[in-house]
Amino acid sequence: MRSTPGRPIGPDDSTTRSRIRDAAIVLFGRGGYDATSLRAIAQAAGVSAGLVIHHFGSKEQLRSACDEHIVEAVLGREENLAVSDLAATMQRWLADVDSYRPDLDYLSRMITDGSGAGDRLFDSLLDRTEKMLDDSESAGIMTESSDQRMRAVLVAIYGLVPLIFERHIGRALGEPGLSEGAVRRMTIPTLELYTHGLYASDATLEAARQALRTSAPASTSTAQEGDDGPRN
Amino acid sequence: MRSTPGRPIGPDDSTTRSRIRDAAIVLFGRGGYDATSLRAIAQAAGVSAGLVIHHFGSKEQLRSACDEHIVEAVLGREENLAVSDLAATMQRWLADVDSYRPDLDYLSRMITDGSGAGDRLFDSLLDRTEKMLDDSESAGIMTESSDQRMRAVLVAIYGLVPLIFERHIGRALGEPGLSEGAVRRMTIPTLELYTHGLYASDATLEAARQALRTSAPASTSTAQEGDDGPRN
DNA sequence: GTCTATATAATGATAGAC
DNA sequence: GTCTATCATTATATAGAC
Repeated sequence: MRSTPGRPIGPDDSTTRSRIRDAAIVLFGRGGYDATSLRAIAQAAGVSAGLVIHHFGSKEQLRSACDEHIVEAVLGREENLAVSDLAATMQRWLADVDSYRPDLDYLSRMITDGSGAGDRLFDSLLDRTEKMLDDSESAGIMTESSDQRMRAVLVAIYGLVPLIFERHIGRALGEPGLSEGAVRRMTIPTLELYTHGLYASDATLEAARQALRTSAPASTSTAQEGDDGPRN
Repeated sequence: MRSTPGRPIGPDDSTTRSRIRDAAIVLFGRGGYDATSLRAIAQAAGVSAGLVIHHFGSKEQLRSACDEHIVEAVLGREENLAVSDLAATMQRWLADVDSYRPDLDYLSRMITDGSGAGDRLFDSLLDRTEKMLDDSESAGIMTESSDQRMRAVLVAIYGLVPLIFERHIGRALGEPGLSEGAVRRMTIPTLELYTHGLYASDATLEAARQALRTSAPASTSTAQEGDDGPRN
């Protein structure tokens, strides 16, 4: 399956170029960008270091190609935007951690790493989360929040927790990394929290509301006395 | 304030050694371990590159010293273990993001970066979270969960969210990084979620329970059909 | 397209003067 | 304790043969 000259290399893979890129995704995902050398990538792809540069121009451009490829895999291409479902893709990946490990690892790094590609991805996730919450509220499935935007941010992030904290979740459950069983085991406790919360009464919430009202009377931006959040 | 020879260098700082270590914490926190050179650290500390090695032996040992120092700052030393409060420390740091930025950045990387020090820290946080939840349940302040361990894992992680997702939270609120105001703004929505949850009824939770019961009848570890978690 | 050989720069670490 | 000078290694990237 050779690529025709002039025709842009598409998602029909198994070209040498895509083999290099896939090897890079594996190694970048495992060790991070800085800790991974071009030579290691070349070796993993079964080619010379020079060829990597020949195909991508530089290590940084290779990274961009990896970013793009992963973003495309998660968000889908522009054409099928309506069909694609970010959250569904991530659930599918998490449901089969073993086969998608390279993508999950790379994705995890992309989100935490401060790159533009990670930002785009998070913004897209947040956008969809916000819409989903709006719809659910309109339909009466979910309650309203005093700060819908902030709630959307929290829910979007909580959805990323299995991805970002894979290591610690697995460790806490006595497994290496995150297994399918561990992902499943998260379902009920997460839904319990989303359904009944944690607190038996409104006391804590009301106390916090009171504290914030008195410490920051009018303005919403500035503040001084900090008694934040629930004690974990 | 010179250090007496033979006496181990304690928390009484401003020695050259501690100046180097603090510079390393700033730079490692900003750019990560791999992307930060010994020379850059030396320059930031106002010393030569050779002196850094003279004091710490190697870059990796310098990192260990930074890890230890941060762990001590967050957990406290062994002696005052009873007094220290991890969560309280983090709240204090987050309440004054600007002055604690280096520590917060370093801490954030430590948690996500798979190091042993990060593991120790997370385990300690999880341990305290679990105890706190137990106490709260006993006192009737919090409800019980069907999986107390998993719930502790979730609550511990959710408490780390402001730290790890600082960048995205700030961006979502239209600020660069995380401001004091943003941290405060998270309080009420978080408590709302912890008090009333998200869902207006038990329908979603019950449906998930049903689905899990039928797909994995007896065993709790193995499973095949994956319909995980709430759609985000 | 793919390789080998090489240029060039930067890194972590050492040696020894002061 | 602190510096300068230097080594050995590795990195990315280039050049040119096939």
